[in-house]
Amino acid sequence: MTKVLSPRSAAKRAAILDAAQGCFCEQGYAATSMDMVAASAGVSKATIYAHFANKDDLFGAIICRRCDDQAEGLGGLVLAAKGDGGTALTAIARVLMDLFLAPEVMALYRVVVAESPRHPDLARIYYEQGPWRGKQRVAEALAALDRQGQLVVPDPWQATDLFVNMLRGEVFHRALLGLEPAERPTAETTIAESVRVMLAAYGRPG
Amino acid sequence: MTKVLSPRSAAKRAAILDAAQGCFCEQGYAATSMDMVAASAGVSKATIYAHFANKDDLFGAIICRRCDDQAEGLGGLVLAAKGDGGTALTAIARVLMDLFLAPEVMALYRVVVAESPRHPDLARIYYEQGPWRGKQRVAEALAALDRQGQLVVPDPWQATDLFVNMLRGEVFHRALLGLEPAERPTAETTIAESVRVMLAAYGRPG
DNA sequence: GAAAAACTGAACTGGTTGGTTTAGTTTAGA
DNA sequence: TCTAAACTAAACCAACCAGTTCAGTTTTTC
Repeated sequence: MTKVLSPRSAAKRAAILDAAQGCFCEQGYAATSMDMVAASAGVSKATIYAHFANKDDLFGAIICRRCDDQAEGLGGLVLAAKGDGGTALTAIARVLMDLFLAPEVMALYRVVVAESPRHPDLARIYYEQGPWRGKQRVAEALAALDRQGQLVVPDPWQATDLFVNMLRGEVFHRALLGLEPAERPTAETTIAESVRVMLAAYGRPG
Repeated sequence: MTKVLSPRSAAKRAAILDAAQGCFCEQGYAATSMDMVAASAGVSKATIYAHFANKDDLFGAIICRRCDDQAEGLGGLVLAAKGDGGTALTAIARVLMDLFLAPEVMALYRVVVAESPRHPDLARIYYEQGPWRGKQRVAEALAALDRQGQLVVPDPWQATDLFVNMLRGEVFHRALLGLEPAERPTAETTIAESVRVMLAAYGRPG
């Protein structure tokens, strides 16, 4: 699949991707010029066009790379799901919350959302390889907790949807829009109350 | 406050705002040119600059207008909160879900999210006058249901945060990225399960 | 150490950008 | 009907855009 590149070529390519991701996230897709990317990467513009067909292609490469990275980091989710229901849910919630609030993840998310009308194929790849895959891991964890008798989750996919999005509340939303965090709720209170609600709805009766 | 405008002037101004909102939502902020807005509004470019100082100012005016509109439409929220807990929550959920999935609301949301790093003041206005005010209405409704003994909600603000965001799950997310809706969950199953979870966590004991 | 591949910097297209200005036309209000 | 405000179309500006080309340099590979 992946073409074999000479060391120099690979390094340049990575530098271009890093620089482009930074520019796109800071300035937005349309407002980023290829000259800016070239300058930021310390590379000539001709080199960029030797590696990528055009601006769109470069954008796509950034998203694909991010998805590959993310796939690895998500392994911790299933591992976190140990112990009784409350302990497991809290551990999962912490991993997810850290992911959601990571500045680089959020910055790329902003760009993908913004460009999704013009780049529907990239939006699809991003969603399927990123959020959707992450949610599947969570659903697997909930299903496992159900099998272990820690929780009662007849529809893990639906429960996952609610759980994950409870965590993307006020705290996430303010960060997404760049507002300073509110006093309440905090990430911690959101995690605690989300877990409490989940236990009330999906906990073992009694 | 609002300057008195001659009929023609007011009509032109509205046409410009309509056209600009359409262009910004379709093309994105940076990719929209003032010439496009002028052509789309059927107005000369000079007229745009007679009404708005520059592109940023025009963007700000669009957001302010949207916030004013939204403030009225949100009145239905408190009205919906009647009957027993489940009935009231379901009614609120439906109003919110319709709002979240409205294409024009989502399109503007995409642009505001995308531009928030470059327009932090507009992002703040949008959030405070839009989502935040909406959530306050929901919180008032939950507090009222608590007072009526229909629910037990010691912290209505926190409960609102979870409830509102449970509704912005898979269905909302896919629509935001322009993907076709999944078979499951649907808007209806999301509403039903969100209400069920809310009742489990905040319902009257017994 | 020579051939091949990768990179550079700069110039160059053809087009667009936000914003201004001009000279002339349409409309509103008294 | 007459004046003042609002509008138009078009030209204009300096800057910037994606993408290409090219002669010359550096690095890799065998």
